[in-house]
Amino acid sequence: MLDKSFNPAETEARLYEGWENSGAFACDPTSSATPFTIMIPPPNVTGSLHMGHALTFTVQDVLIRWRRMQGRDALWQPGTDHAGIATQMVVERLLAEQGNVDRRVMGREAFIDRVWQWKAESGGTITRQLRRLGASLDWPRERFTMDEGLSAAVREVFVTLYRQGLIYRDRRLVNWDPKLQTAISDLEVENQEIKGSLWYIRYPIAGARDQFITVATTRPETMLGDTAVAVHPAHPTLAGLIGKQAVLPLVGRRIPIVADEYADPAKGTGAVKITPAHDFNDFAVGQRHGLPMPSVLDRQARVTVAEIADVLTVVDGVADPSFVRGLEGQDRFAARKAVVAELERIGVLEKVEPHTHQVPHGDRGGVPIEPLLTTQWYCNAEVLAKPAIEAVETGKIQFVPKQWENTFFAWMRDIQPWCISRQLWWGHRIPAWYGPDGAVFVAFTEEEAKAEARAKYGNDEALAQDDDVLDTWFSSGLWPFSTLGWPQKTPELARYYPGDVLVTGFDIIFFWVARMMMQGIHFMGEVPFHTVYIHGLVRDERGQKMSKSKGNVIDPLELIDTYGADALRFTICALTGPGRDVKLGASRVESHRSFVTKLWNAARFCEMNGIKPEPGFDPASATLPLTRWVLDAANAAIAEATDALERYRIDEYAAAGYRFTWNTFCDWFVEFAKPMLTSGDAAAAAEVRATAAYVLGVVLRLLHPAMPFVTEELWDQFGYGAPCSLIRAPWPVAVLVADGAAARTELDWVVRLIGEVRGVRAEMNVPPSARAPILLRDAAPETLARAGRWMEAIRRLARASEVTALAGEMPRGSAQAVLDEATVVLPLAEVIDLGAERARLAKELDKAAGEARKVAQKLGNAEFVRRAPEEVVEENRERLATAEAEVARLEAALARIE
RNA sequence: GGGCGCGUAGCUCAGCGGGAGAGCACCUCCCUGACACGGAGGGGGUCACAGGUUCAAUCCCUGUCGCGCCCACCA
Repeated sequence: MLDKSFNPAETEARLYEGWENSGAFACDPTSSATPFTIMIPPPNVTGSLHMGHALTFTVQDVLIRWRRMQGRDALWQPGTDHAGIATQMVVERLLAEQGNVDRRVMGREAFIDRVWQWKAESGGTITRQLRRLGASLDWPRERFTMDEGLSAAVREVFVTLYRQGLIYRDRRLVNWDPKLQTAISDLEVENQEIKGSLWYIRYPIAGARDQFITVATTRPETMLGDTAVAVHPAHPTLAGLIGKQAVLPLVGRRIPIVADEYADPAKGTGAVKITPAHDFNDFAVGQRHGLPMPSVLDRQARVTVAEIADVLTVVDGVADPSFVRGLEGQDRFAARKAVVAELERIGVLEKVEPHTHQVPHGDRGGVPIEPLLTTQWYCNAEVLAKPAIEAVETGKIQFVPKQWENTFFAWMRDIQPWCISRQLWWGHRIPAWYGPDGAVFVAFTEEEAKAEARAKYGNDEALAQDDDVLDTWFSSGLWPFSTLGWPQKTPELARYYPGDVLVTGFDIIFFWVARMMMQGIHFMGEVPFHTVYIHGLVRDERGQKMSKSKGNVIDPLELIDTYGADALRFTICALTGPGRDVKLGASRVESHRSFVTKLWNAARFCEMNGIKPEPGFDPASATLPLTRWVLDAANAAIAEATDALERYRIDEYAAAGYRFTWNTFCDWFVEFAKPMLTSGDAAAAAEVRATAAYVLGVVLRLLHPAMPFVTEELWDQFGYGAPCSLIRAPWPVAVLVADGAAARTELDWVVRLIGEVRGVRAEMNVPPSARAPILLRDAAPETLARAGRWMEAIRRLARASEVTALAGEMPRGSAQAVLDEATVVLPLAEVIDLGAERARLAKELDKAAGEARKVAQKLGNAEFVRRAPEEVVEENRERLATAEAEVARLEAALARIE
């Protein structure tokens, strides 16, 4: 016996365990079935399930469950990402809270041990939570990006790319995060709009009393490192100064005024100060003009004067070395204040203007980035990007929705060298060793590096391994093949690479998707997946981005606790439109829980009426219009749902399942079935029961990918299969239905008749308790026959006492409605208000006449008839005929009143 | 500055060349033998605005306005 209501909390845990323990999630490398592979975007080990996860993993689980039911050998590869910076920050914060010493005091090895320890204790949170969602991941295959095997893949890739010249060291400006004290890649920089100031500073011209050139800057503190002023060669007033020298205030250095087209005459003052070591553009100018590039900020963005110490000069009223030396060790923002005050004091500050501009910030540390001149490891992304671009151009990889291809192309075609080294401890340590003379030995192991060094030096020299680790995305880019055992040639690698579809949000197209494509193609010779499905972001109900500071974060686990995982999943499915964000709140989940309940209650109805699966039942043997009709409608729903899933329209899939279950199966089929189940016709009742059981089975299978728990529970309790077998039950396919069209016509008529009668009664305020006969005027014999066949159902659903042909004149005080060739007459003399009935009919007539007029006008247009396709013209002729007939019958009905 | 997306019923959205749709909310009626997390009925929209293409435009094109996002050299 089914419980009165569905209990998600109890059911979900039990069923999930049942699936997992029975190996229902496992792929089978020995199977002859076609594989279907989805690689999970590995969540951070530090993570806990948030709404974005709920969205992406629900979509993936729907796809994987659907394909699994279709008989594909489904692999949904689980795992987590070591998430270098994020994890290191979490553990550092934890250590600080526990009163431990700083990691630098603790030492590298001890710190890394602590991170591993932390991972062992807390790293399983996200995978436990994924189980709550119902995600059918192949857990025994779970991988971690710092596993031995995946680390071997990282070394293999690094060494190979190095030997191919695609990884190299370079000294240039990088985005430096002064808070985390590491280099970061361009992608980890986020611009934020900052309300700052623009300071105009006069740089005196050397040897020319009272002459100066004014530069404008948002960062006065970096002027300590200025080594030139640039002016556009064609600048109308300033070009004459080119070739002269300016005296750098405060420092006293003589710096050249150079001609460079980078200086835009329209911006600032037209003259721009050049600080090569602290600005990307200035660096380029510096290179073009062979300028010195002194760094005046250190790795914590504090002033350091070491590199300008020897140029500090006293210039009366303009430069004072002791002031500059006094800045040593000051934070850049404190130094800014001090510099501005000093400039003002010595009288070279021309003016200050408020200035709003975009300032790059580190996405993790949250502080402004400092361009810093350092040596880092780079990957030549340009070379790797070419085949990836080509793969998308030729359609080997397709983005869904397609518009994301533009975004992808725009970035890939202008890709910059990828800085892959990070000054962190948690991550894959770079497999490079340095000899005493600074020579680099890149090798798979230290032993190999030593061997190379021995060959070079002729004796054993002490080697020091590079201190840096690799960008986390370097290893996650290998995910589609490293998780399958590469660089070993495993059967899994041969079978499950390339994957089928990658599901993710647009925010990591560059970070991850593009890198997987580049590295996958380079090392596997084949694209890592054929489809990239990009979904939106989860926002709150009002469309606001969820954030802790706004306090509008919704916890998916709380929603699961309150409404059940199925309700949450179905809500997500229903709301996931292509290229659209998902606006989600508790009320939406609550309203979708009703659907779970509805399904449960429909099943209870079946159970109470002795409906249970009949394995021998052949749908093609159905003889009744009702059973044929519902089987035919199920066919259509299966086709719709399957087609929607093939197009990645999860919302349309959900809607198709919802409509069929609620509006067809519950609203009409069950209602029509009720009288038949208790009528004397045992054969008919048996056929209805068998069909109902069959269709309920279709519904459960159709909805299973979206609502795995409630469907599995019903499947099991009804005995459609062994416990926990729905997950691998075959996806429904259309069955042969004899004369489906005839059944459709018949049921369609009954539904419309009931609808007309209900509508008239409601509008006329006929009390539901009042039962009146339904009289059919001018009805064709076939119509009357139908009415007879469906008498019981019509009586129940339209609250009628009987349905018969109208013999003779219409009873006085009847309400009327037009249905095809017939007029439906409802004799309700006692309750009806004739004035109201007249008004109601007049309104109906107005509508029909309006329609007729509109279509007639269209058909009256000779151009339309001549140029529109024949079938469109024909369709309109039919519409006109129907509308005119309805007008005639409504006019007649109106005339009969009194 | 460049690019992308979106403006359709009170809300969230679907439809994207030939009859304006769904869910929720709202109003009325109903505890009818699965379900009040239910049933029945109903109101509600110059499909942002202005031009253009077409026999026909919510749908295609151009422009305007509004909202959101991404990218870009911090003068």
